Amino acid sequence: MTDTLKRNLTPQKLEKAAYILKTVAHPIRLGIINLLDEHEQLSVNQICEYLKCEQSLLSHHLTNMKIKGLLKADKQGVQVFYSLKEKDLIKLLDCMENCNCNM
Amino acid sequence: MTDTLKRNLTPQKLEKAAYILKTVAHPIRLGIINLLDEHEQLSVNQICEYLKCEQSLLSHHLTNMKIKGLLKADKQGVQVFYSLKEKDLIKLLDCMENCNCNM
DNA sequence: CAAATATATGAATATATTATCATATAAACA
DNA sequence: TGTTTATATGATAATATATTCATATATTTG
Repeated sequence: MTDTLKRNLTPQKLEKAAYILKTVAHPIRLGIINLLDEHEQLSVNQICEYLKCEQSLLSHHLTNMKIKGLLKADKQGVQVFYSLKEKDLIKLLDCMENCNCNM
Repeated sequence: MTDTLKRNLTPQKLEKAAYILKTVAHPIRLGIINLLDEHEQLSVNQICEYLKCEQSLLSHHLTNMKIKGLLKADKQGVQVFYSLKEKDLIKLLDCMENCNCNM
């Protein structure tokens, strides 16, 4: 036995982790994830109001997060209800909430 | 009693979390954190070799991470040894390693 | 002191991300 | 059908981040 590495992070894994972090590293997106952890599903308008975010900007974020597989969208009439597809993201939120970084 | 929220993420907390995530959401930076979790301290050159990263680029990243309080630097002669100042970041790495996001 | 080595810095560039605005689409309803 | 409401889209502009390159600085050593 030689190496006793704590984890095995290959360059590909680092890339992937960075990619995930990057798509989440924005206050609006964290806000969306947080809300959808607490609410199961919400319409665009509801999220708008909670986050006090302009409709079009929010829509861009939602669309992007959907494309990347983070969120699900369910159209009901005029409304579109979004929900969390990638539940693992909640762990990240918890991790960040408990993070006492002095930065 | 009214709300039973899972966490209390104020706009400020979301901002801060996003800020931290952003400064870490890069393969080189994740690589640095991972290495410095496993090694206590490493010189710029050593990190360079491990990560196969060009000296100047690495230096920029290290400097930036130092400024933001993530890393410590200890100059010994010509060499500068970097180490992890913000140990909480390790939790984030672990979180990411266990994250099975299908993105 | 000159040369070699390790690291940092700054400017320029390249690239990516975010925000804004105007407009499109589609459903609901009077 | 015309109007209202909810959401999406695309182009542009604004801003931030990453990379490269040339060079500076500081330390060590012959």
